[in-house]
Amino acid sequence: MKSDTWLKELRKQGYRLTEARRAVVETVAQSPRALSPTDVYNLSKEHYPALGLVTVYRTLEKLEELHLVQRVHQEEGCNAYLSEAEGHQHLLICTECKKAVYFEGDDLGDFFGKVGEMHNFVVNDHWLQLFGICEDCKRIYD
Amino acid sequence: MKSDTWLKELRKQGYRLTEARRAVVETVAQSPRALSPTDVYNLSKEHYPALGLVTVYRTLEKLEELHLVQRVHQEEGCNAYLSEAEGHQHLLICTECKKAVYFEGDDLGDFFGKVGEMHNFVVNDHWLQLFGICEDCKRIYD
DNA sequence: TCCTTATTGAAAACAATTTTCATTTATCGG
DNA sequence: CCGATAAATGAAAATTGTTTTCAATAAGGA
Ligand SMILES: [Mn+2]
Ligand SMILES: [Mn+2]
Ligand SMILES: [Zn+2]
Ligand SMILES: [Zn+2]
Repeated sequence: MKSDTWLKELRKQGYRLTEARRAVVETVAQSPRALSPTDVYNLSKEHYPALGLVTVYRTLEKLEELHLVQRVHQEEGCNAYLSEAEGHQHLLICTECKKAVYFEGDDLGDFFGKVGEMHNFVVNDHWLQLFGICEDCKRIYD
Repeated sequence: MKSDTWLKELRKQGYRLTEARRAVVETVAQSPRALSPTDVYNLSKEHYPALGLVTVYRTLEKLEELHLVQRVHQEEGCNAYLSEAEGHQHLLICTECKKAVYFEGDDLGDFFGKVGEMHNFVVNDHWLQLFGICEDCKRIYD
């Protein structure tokens, strides 16, 4: 289970395992879409009603530092967190249900380097996201 | 001058031309980098000290509606506005001085379509930004 | 020049996030 | 198993960024 790996990693970093953290980790680790702090709060409260929103912020911050989650930027907002993929990947997001899927695409590196050269830049990072409609939503909204 | 074009466009939409608007438009139109509302406020005040921050927000909102500026997302924040390019373009941003340059790259559309297919998504938009170091900053920081 | 009404800036309201702090509790050493 | 200790918690306050409200101002058509 992904949440167990995350908890183990938190422990390895010297952090303590609390009920609050377990609840937050559980929620984020198994979510198919990026969640805002408030989303995480509301969902996690079902497992641990005493949870405070502050703790959600603090836990997300740590998970991000450990590269277990990443922030996702969308039109609707830029403070949603998603389980991070292994290695360098890019996102494909359904604009209806917000489901997020990772894909690789590193054939692009060369092209990006050339674009940089043309403008006398040294390119050392890139940011790529695709938006569309997923299979399930296609079925529903057609 | 780009700011004159923008003012003309505002006028065409029935908006009035005020000193406050002129100052904001001037600032944003000639900036080589994306500016936050506060940036715009501080820079514009030099030309029009009576300016209020509210007016900056309101003017940026209108410029965005008219597609004269676009919001730019970066690690440091997602509320910076930049003069928009003609047609569909992508951004190359210097992480040192924040200078932004547009480039075309629509050879990518096919690839993005294929990625979508592989995941049973219909892809209808994408978001691509490159980050690097521009010529000037390279010179300074090396 | 006058009239109408869009636009303005100050102040208040609101929302999201961070800080502060007294209390609780996870972990460690015995 | 205890405690002891320091990390972690949640409530409340503070801070920050943005929007709304509103009375005063001024742009632009007549
Ligand atoms: Mn890549
Ligand atoms: Mn494109
Ligand atoms: Zn963003
Ligand atoms: Zn969907």
